[in-house]
Amino acid sequence: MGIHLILQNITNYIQLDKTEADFFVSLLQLKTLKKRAYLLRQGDICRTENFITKGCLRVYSIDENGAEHIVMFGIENWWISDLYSFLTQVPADYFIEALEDSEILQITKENLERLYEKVPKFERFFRIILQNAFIAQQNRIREYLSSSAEERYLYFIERYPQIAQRISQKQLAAYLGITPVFLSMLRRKLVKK
Amino acid sequence: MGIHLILQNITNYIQLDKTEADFFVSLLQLKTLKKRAYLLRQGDICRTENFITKGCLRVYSIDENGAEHIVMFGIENWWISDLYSFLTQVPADYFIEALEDSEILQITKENLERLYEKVPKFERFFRIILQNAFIAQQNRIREYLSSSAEERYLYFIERYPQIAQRISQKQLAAYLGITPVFLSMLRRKLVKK
DNA sequence: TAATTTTATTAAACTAGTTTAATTTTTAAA
DNA sequence: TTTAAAAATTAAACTAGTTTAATAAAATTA
Repeated sequence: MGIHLILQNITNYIQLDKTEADFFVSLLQLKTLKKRAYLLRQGDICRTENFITKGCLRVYSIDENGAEHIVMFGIENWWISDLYSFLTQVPADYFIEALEDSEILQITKENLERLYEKVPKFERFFRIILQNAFIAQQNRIREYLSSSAEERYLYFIERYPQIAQRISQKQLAAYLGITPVFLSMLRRKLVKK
Repeated sequence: MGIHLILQNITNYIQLDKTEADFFVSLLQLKTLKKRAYLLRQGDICRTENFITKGCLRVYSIDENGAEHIVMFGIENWWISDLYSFLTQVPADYFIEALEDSEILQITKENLERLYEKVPKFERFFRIILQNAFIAQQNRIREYLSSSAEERYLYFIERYPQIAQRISQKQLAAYLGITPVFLSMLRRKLVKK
């Protein structure tokens, strides 16, 4: 099930023959996470790149005042990690926590290097993953510079309806950069219209 | 002068022998820009990666209301481009404009591919450039989620004093995501203290 | 050097978003 | 199945940041 999903995800970008696909699959490890379990903690080194086959997770940091700020959510068919920590093997800035019981397929940095050597076109695949992460961030910065909280909320539920339905308003507020109280007010105002 | 600067920038990350350095330099083109000239416009395809040897530039977009939002500044010794447009050769989302008379060294996408073939370690160098751009963006998102305009202003002038001195307050406000009026008020308040 | 345009300052009225606190609803645990 | 804990709602007082407009200062251009 999960294997099928990850292969389909990859073949959106690169073509694999049976041998290549089998070799790739042999490098993967399945991990299950209970709700509230951590895949990564701030200060740990992010040793794997992770593909979600089931569940929902969040990537967040905690600031000096103890407030949580969510930089991304991930659901089925998404890749999730602290990309910078993974690429450079420095301690992570972020926590990654399961918001539901989840299942992920993991590939370690070492196995990824072996994969690049044997099947170089995977370099292309992971470069595309990095580029997509980059552009998603760039769009988010632009959104912050140009949109109100209401506009950002409406954009999020339009763009990611399947995530919006699964997460609590508290989590969504921490993603949007507003208080849960204000999000509740926004929603009431929008419903009234 | 400029050649020396770019080689020094690169050898911070990878070692080059004379032949490799010479080949790299042979692929570069010098471009001079008068103040207010554009290196790139929204909708153009970003065909070069650009290293600044003199001057100061800004990368910005214009939203539906006509407001300008600056995503980065660049000065001597920095690389500047619309990285996503360059990598994928799709139309750019951003304008890149000289804020002072400037000089840049350019390498086209085609020449970069030739360089990767002849001197593969440059792949490493440009991957690091992409990673650094990625983390800078990530930090900026976190800053937005967790800091007030005053904190962001103080952080900017501490982190980039050499840029803060060269740009107008109007430009800095468009970077911080506040109005020039409010930036002026902040500064007065801070001076009084 | 004067004239024009752009940038910065100040003030006052306004709006978006926060804080605190009390109450209700939902979820999780025993 | 009840109890406890966490999340969501509401209201009121507050604060950070915007808007508009007038004036001053600085930078460009003729």
